[in-house]
Amino acid sequence: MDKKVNVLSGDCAKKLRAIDDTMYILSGKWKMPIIARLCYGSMRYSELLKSIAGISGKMLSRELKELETNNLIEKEVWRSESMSVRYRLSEHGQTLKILTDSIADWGINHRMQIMEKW
Amino acid sequence: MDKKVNVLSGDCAKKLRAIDDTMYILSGKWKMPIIARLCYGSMRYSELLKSIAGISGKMLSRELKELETNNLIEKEVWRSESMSVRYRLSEHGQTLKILTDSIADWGINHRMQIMEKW
DNA sequence: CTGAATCCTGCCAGATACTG
DNA sequence: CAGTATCTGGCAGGATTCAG
Repeated sequence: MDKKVNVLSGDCAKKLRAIDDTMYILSGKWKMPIIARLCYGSMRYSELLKSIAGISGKMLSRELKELETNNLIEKEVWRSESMSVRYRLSEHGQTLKILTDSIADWGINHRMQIMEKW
Repeated sequence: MDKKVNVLSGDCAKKLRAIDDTMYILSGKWKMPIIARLCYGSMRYSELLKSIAGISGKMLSRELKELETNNLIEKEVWRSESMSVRYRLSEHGQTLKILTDSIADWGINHRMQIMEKW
């Protein structure tokens, strides 16, 4: 009667899909570094460019655009004599703070584990 | 006296580094899908291969090797008439369960947010 | 300053064949 | 079954230039 339970059925499949969803949104080399910084407040394009070591202008604008498309960040344009654009987490994007905290916590814990070995 | 506080100094830098650490370990297209499955128990190479849509044998073994190098998973080899290898989360790798839960939760929540728009 | 467009390159990863 | 080796095309992403 009871068919052997597949370890990957039921709730599990839902979780796997959810993880795929998240990773799809956050995939790419620079999404997390960008988001992590915006967790602390809005930043200008040039500030992000300076802050994120190694990123190119092309990649920064590409990734920002994707994040904006997914409603995770918002941009605000100021036109004075020289243009200024600020990026910030959207209301929905604020939910990423919890996630980045989890990720950061794991990183800190992992680093401690590594240290103990030496 | 009080220098203007840089939004990206202090604890913040620590968090940014921690996120970089985590993402470095978990970077790559297939790390999370693999880990997510191993959260539910050990699996054979061929089971993972079937379970993860789109992954090639080369990538699977490569990513498994990296995860093993980072002490997140362990492999167990059985030699009967035909070889069998099972992969499981290591003790330290178990800490990834919490992280994957956070990631899955965010994915579920995000999907709901998207739905509401329509 | 904030990008978009173009060109160019390395390496990522798929396909295939082979091994223990 | 559980991988490795080799070969190859495509594309991610860097550098540079142009535009608003």
